Amino acid sequence: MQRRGGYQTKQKAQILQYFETHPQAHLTAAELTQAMAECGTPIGAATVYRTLERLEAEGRVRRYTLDERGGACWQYAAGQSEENPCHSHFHLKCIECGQLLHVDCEYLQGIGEHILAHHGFIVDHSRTVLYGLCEHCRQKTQEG
Amino acid sequence: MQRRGGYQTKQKAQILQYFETHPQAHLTAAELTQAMAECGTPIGAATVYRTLERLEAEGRVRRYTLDERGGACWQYAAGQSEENPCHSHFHLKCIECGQLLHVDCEYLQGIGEHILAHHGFIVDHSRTVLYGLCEHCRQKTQEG
DNA sequence: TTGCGTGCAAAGGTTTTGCATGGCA
DNA sequence: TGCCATGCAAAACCTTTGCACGCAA
Repeated sequence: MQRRGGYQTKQKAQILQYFETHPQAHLTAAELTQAMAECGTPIGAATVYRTLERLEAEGRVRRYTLDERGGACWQYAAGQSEENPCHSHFHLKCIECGQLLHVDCEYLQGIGEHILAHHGFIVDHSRTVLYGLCEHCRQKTQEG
Repeated sequence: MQRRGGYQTKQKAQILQYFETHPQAHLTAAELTQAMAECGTPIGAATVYRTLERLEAEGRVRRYTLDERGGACWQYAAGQSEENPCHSHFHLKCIECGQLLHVDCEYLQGIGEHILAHHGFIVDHSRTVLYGLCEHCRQKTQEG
C-alpha cells in the first residue's frame, strides 16, 4: 500500500491527466504518444509504454487487445473500486469500421454468471472484447 | 467453385495435413513453421502466412486473435458447411495458464441472438475470445 | 507455356530493452 | 543522496511485401 505507483513524475501526471480528460477513449500507445507531443510536452514512446504498464499495475488504466494488427489499447479506469467496478459492461468492436461499443446490459451480465456456474470459468470483462459487425456496417454489407 | 484454392502444392498439402492431424490445435504461424521444419520439409514463413491466408479464404482454417502479444492463431475448420458451421462455439482463454477452452452451449448461442436483436451487432465467434480465469487457476488463486 | 506459388531477404509496425542521464523523495 | 524514471537508440517480434525462380495446370 505504500508508495503505490512509485515516483510522481511530470510524464506520468500528464498521461494520467489525458486519460481523465478522455475517460471513454481507447488509446493506442501511438495515439497517446502523439497526443502528448501535440500537448507541447513530448514523451518518449518507451516511457509511454512503461508508464502505461505502471498505471495498469495500479489499476488506473485498463489494457485491451483490440486490433488484430496494430497492438493494444488502453482506457482510463475511472474511480472504480466497489460501486463502479467497470467490470460489468461488455465491449463490442466492429471489425469493419473499428468502432467500439460499450454495452451495459443485464442480460449480458448474466453471461458471466452462466459461464461461471456451468463452465467454471470467470470472465474478465475488462479484457474481453466481442468482435463482429456493427449495425451500420452490417447494413452496408447487406446492401453491397 | 472452380479452382477453389488455386494450385495444389506440396506446401499447402503439408500444412493442411498437419491441421487434419491436429484438429483441435490452435497454432501460431511460428508453431506451424517450426512443425513443418521438424517434419523434415521446412516451409518459409512467408509461404506459411500466404498459405494460411489462402486456406482461410477457402474456409479450411479459421483465424483467431488469441494472444495479447504474439499474434494470431489458426485452427483447422473441419468439414463444416451447413450442419456444423463451427461458428457456434465460444472460446474461453485463461489469462493465467493460457489454456483455451472450447465451449459449445445453447445458452451462449443465445447471446449472439440477443446482441443482434437488442444491440444491432453481429458477433463473429471466430474472432471473439472471452478472457478470464479457468477453474483450475481460480482455485489456485483463491488458495494462495 | 502461363502464371500462380515459393523462398529469401528486406521492409513495416508495435513493443521491449540497454544504457547514460535526469529528477523525485 | 539514492534510486527510480526518462529518453534515445537499438533490438526483438510478428507480419507483409518485392523479386526472381520453380512448379502446377
